Formats: sequence, structure tokens, C-alpha cells
Amino acid sequence: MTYLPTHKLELVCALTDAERAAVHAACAHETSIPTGSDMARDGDRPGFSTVLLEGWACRYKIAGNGKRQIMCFHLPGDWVDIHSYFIRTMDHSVRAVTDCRVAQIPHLRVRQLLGEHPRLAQLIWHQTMLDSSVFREWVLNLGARRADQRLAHLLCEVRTRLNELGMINGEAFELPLNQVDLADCIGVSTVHLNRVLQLLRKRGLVSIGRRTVTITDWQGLVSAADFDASYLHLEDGPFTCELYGLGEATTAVGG
Amino acid sequence: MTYLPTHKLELVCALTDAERAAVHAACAHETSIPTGSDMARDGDRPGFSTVLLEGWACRYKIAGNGKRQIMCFHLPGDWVDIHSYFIRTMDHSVRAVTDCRVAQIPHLRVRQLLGEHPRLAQLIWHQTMLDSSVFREWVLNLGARRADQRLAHLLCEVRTRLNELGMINGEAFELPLNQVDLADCIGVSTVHLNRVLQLLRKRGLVSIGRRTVTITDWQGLVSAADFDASYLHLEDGPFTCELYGLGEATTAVGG
DNA sequence: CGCCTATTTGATCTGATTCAAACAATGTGG
DNA sequence: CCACATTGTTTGAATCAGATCAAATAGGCG
Repeated sequence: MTYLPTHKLELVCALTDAERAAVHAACAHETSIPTGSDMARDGDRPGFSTVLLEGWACRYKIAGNGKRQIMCFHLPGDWVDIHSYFIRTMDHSVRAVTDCRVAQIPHLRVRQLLGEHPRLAQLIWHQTMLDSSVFREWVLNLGARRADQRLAHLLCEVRTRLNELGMINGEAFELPLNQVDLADCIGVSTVHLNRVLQLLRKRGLVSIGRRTVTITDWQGLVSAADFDASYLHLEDGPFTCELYGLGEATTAVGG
Repeated sequence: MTYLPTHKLELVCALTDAERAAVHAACAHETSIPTGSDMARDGDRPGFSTVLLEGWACRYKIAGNGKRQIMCFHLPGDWVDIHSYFIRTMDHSVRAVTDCRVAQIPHLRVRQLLGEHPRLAQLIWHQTMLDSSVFREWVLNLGARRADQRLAHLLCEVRTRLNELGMINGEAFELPLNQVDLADCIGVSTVHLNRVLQLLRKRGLVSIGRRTVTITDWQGLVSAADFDASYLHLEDGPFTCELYGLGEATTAVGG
């Protein structure tokens, strides 16, 4: 199933027909990115921003010692690198975790879109603020929790976000990551990751098989992870419009 | 010395008189925040955004196990929590590390400012993207480096940012943090922090005294830290204007 | 001086790494 | 269908980074 690039924006505030049309027009040019390849690489100066339409992507960096650190995942509907519009040189890489469909919007087009639709600009800005919020939680996760908690936390975050997109069946979901990837998320060796994974299994919290995760004790996992979904700001949505003064009008904000 | 709230914006792109005046007007209401007190607390719903005029602030979160994780520092000129305009409920706290002077801009006023000055909106958005970039580097730092490297990296980042503001004398600068604070930045116990600190001293890289840091071997510290300043995007500045099409005009972007 | 806070030290224990190898699952070509 | 390579997961043992607990020392400061 394909998630339109307006999907996440509309969770925060309903778009006008004109706004929706403008986004769709900007996203007209679709491309496929195969599993494991980079959509953008550290040091690149891409001339476009990417919207993920289908598949999983992740952002990562490589440290001088060769260790890879994954810093977040992107799911269908995410504006993966709108930041490249503002900061020309990539300071990290973005990789397709699965086969992906993306829309590449030339920066000139982005500029036009944001300029002509101030409400859209604010909604996309809002998205980038949510990304920041996730980064902060990852900083907390890496800095203040044990490896088993970190892994549990990651699983909680992924489940919650997939659930928001309706990509969960019962308590099971597809996780297109191997143990090397998971280890690179929570900052441990693969050997240790394997051990904490077994710990979570032994405690009856999750059951992880070939690319499939089943959460057998959600409450247990949440408390093991010290997980509090409020940093994802899922339920803030409906209110924010009102705050912005972003009613249904097509007119610019403020003034 | 006081850094005007336009200082950082102008590093990216010169403002028009009208824009500068609008920012100054919005920042008219100044407040003092004493050392150690919180400007905003996790769970709060502040009705204003804060611009730091003088002093140091930090953002932090407390994990369920009681551990505090600091996630970034803010220096004079930073728009500390513009994100509270978009995301009403704070998902972390902001603390005054030293006595601070701040301007509190009511969200309604923020809305007005961003609506009436699209160029300003983009420049402030740009700032928030730089914040994200720092968060990502901290994720890498915590996930992929040893404690001694993390500490060295923190010192490199702080020095570089202070240098940008002209707050360095020679190779010495004032660091208003005690070892507990430093430990909470790099995610280790205070005891261990003290030990890695001694390590850096013993290696002749830094000399840290009462709130003062002197970097005795900058190149050594940089390489020990695996520090690459490109994530701070200091030299990207002049170019970006051109990219935005944000000349000197006061007219809205795009169109 | 005596009090308070911040830094330093020592000893012990645990979480996590490393190296090395075994094992399981999948895919490929003969 | 088997032999084989390939990739991903699991196990063991030795070692190291970092936590914890407890106490000592060093600076400010009233």
C-alpha cells in the first residue's frame, strides 16, 4: 500500500484541495530505490528533497572507528530529507532499508511549494520538529539506558509508529532489520545484541523471528523499556491547527 | 556582552531593516533566569518561545531510572524552544546553566512574525535544522564512541561554537559545567567521567580547572575525539541565501 | 574554623566487547 | 536432489570499559 506524501501532514491538520494538489504535483516524479542502497550520502549535495512513498529508510553516520550508528527510521509518508533544502551538504547518509518508492522534489520546486503555501511550510516544519523530538529520545536512550532497555525501547517506538500507519496485524509486524542493524541502532556489538534479544524473549516480552516481531507482552515491554510515547506527539494533532490559527483557509498565516 | 537574537540568523543571510526590526520588537520583553532553574519543563505547555540573549542553557530529559541526559547546549543568540510553537507539550526540559537573559515571545506573536516575514521563517527553520544536526551527532557520539572520545568530542564542539561567537580567549574558554553536568552529557557516571578527564589531561590535550578549559593540543583533541566540525555547518552560510533565492528583497519567497 | 560542595581515589562487580567458532537458514548451480 | 557458498544467528571464553559503593581530599565561603 502506498502512503501519499500528504498523509502525515493531514494527521496534524486537514489540507485544502489546492494544498493537496500542490504536494501531489511536486511529488509527480517517482523513483525506485533498491534495498541497501543509499538515497543520499554523507558529504553529498543533493539538488532535491525526498519524500518516502513506500518502504523503510534509515539515517545513519559512520564514526572514525568504522562503527555505524543508525539515528532514525523513516516510514511511508515521511519527508526524509527536507533538511537538505536548508543545509546543502549532507552530514549523514540515508539508506533504503527495504525496496523503496520515493518522490524526489527539486529544491527549486520545494522553494516554490513552501513560498506559495505557507500553511504547508508550517506543517512540514512541524514534521521536522517531530524528527528532532525522536533524535532527542534516542540521545536519552543511548545515554541513560542499558542495552536491553534500549532494544525494548526501539521495538516500542517502531510498533507505535507502524500502528499509527495501520501497518500492524494484531501484535505482529514486519521488521526488515537483521541483528547487525538492530545493534547499530542501540550502539552495541552484534554479539551483545543477540544476548539482550534472547533476554527479552526469555522474559516473555517479544518473539522475534525471520523479519517478524510479535509482541507478546506489550505492557511488560513498555515498562522494561521505560517507554513513554508522548515524545512522538501522536495525539497532539487536532489541537495544533487551532494554535497555529491554521483553519481551513488558504490564506497565509498571520497578518 | 549581549548577542542579539538576529545574530545567528544574519550569519546565514543578511536581514532587511524591516526584518531586523520585527525580530527586535518581538524580543522586546526580556526576562532573567537564574542559574539552575528551568525555563521550561517536560510536560509543560508554554505559551511563548524563548530566545536566549545571554548565558548558557541546556536541554535535558530524565529517564525512568532517574538518570539525567543532557542533549544539547544553547548559547546566546539561539532560539531555544521555537519548537514549542509547533509542538505544544514539552517533551524535555530546558535549564539555565548560568544566569540567563532571555526574550519570551508569545506564540501568537511568533505566528505573526513567521506569517509576515517568510524569509525570517525560513532562516529560523534553518536554525532548527542545525539543532537537529547536532542531535544526530550526539546520537553518534553516544552510540559509537568510547567515553574518553565522547568527552573530547564535547569539548571540541563547545570550543568551536564558542569560537564562532568570539567567546574564546586564546585557547582558553569558560565552561560553566561541573563534572556531574559533563557526565550527564556523555552518559557516564561522575566517577568515570573524572577518570576520563584525567586521561585527557595526562595525554596533554586539555587542562581543566575551575570552570575554565584550556585546550593545550587542539589537533590532538580533535583526532582523539574523531571530531569533524562539518555537522555544525559553519561555513555553509553565505551560500545558502543564493539557494533559497532569498536575496535582499522583503517580498515572500517563491512565486 | 567549620560547613558545604566538587573533585579525586580505591576496591569490587557488572555490562558489554572481542575473538573465534559453531550452527541454522537460504539460495545457487550442477 | 545434493554439494556448496552465503548470510544471519547463536554460543563460549577471555578481557575491558564503565558502574557502584564508600570514603578521602580539596576548595570556596560565611
